[in-house]
Amino acid sequence: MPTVSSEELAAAAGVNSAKLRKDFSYLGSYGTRGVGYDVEYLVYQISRELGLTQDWPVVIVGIGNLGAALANYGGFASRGFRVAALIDADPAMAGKPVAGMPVQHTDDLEKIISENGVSIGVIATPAGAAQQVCDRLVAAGVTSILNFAPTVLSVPEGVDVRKVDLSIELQILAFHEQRKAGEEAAVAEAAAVVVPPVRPAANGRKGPDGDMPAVMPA
Amino acid sequence: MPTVSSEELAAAAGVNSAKLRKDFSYLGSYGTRGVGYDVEYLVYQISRELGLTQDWPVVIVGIGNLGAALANYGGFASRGFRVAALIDADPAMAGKPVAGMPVQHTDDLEKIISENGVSIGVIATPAGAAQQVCDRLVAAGVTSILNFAPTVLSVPEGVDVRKVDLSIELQILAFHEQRKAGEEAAVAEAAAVVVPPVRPAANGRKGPDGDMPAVMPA
DNA sequence: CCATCTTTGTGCACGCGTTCACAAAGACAT
DNA sequence: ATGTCTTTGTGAACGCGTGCACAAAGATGG
Repeated sequence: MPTVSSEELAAAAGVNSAKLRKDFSYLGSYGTRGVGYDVEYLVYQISRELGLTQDWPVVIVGIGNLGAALANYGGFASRGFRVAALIDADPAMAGKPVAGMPVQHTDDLEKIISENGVSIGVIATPAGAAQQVCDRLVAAGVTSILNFAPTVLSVPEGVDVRKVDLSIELQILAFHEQRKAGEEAAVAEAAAVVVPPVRPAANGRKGPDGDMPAVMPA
Repeated sequence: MPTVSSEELAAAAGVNSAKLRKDFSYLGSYGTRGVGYDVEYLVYQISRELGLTQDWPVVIVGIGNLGAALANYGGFASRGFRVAALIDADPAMAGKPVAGMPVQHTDDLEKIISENGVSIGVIATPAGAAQQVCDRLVAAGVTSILNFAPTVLSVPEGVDVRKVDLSIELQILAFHEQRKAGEEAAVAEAAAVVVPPVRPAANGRKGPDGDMPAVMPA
């Protein structure tokens, strides 16, 4: 029986082995002392806990460049997601195949949702249409929404929304890029600009966005 | 002079006002007691600290659906980013306009980077090409990379990489979706499956991914 | 069957971020 | 000027996650 110890896994993942064991303990206790974890069973347990063993039908609304990119994205199928339908408001798009699947018109949104038992919707429309699409998805029974449109969606209680802002990641990179340049320049320029002293920075977070400010202007 | 108090901002952002003041204090101290913060100056200070006042030329490599979507994305310009060039390995793409800008061939990658002083690169290629593109970007002087390809890139010390996995957000939604369904079903099914008891969950994090496990299978 | 060795599961302590609470500071009215 | 009122800036306490360290558990060999 192939097994792994928490020590091996921790080393591979770059985390503390005690934390890893503690996390696993939340899933129940099924490691064997003196041996480790049964790999196959472990994978199954985690997969089940994460919902990877289920089939999640999703709809993608707004088949522009981004919507098409998402439809073609291979990573979904391997994680238990199935693109049930592609929906767009443009009548010219209707019937046109994208990622081997015909685009359907927004008029049929409610029907598509209910017939496929869809509970997760992806919004890749322009900002202006997002809230309206969101409202219709929710009304039709969708309870989780992944929003790529640059708008904050308002939804009723019980509906989860996650917003993906493609520029935020760039923002974070630029922030660090600036600091790289800043440290060299600070000496050379003899502090031409009044820069606040280096922050405490002795926080515990190890991630690359360790000390990004939490608030930024619109 | 238009001003805002930390209390107003905190309420609007949904955070604690003391934390907000403490964060601002790291940028230096420029609020006025009894009045609040000068809005215009505050915006400028934060913008400068985040690098929004600078112009960041970026290149996008891999002009498929996703690359095109990024090139057309409006949010970049308003955050100080300027798409300096679109690069693709397909000779058939060369010269073809995307987002009002001609696609250039990978052969000229190094020249484009150096001539435009690019320090941030976006990789939107298939997984197979990502590492190779990454190596060339780094060799040409890029020190920050935003990776949309489903691969872990290895880079030398001093280069920042951020990976965006479009399916991870879906994963998180599905995880919560499962728990929603689980809580109803748990009663009905009389615990047909051995499910661990509800976690402590009394952690400080308020975000929707409050208690996602940190480790997941490939 | 006992001794030893490995690895899990977890109580406990440490450290860091968050929040509270208040003194200091400035505005504004009298 | 002086007092009052508002809001900042920050020291101190709290709470939570993380990591240490070890007892318990099971495997393995003699």
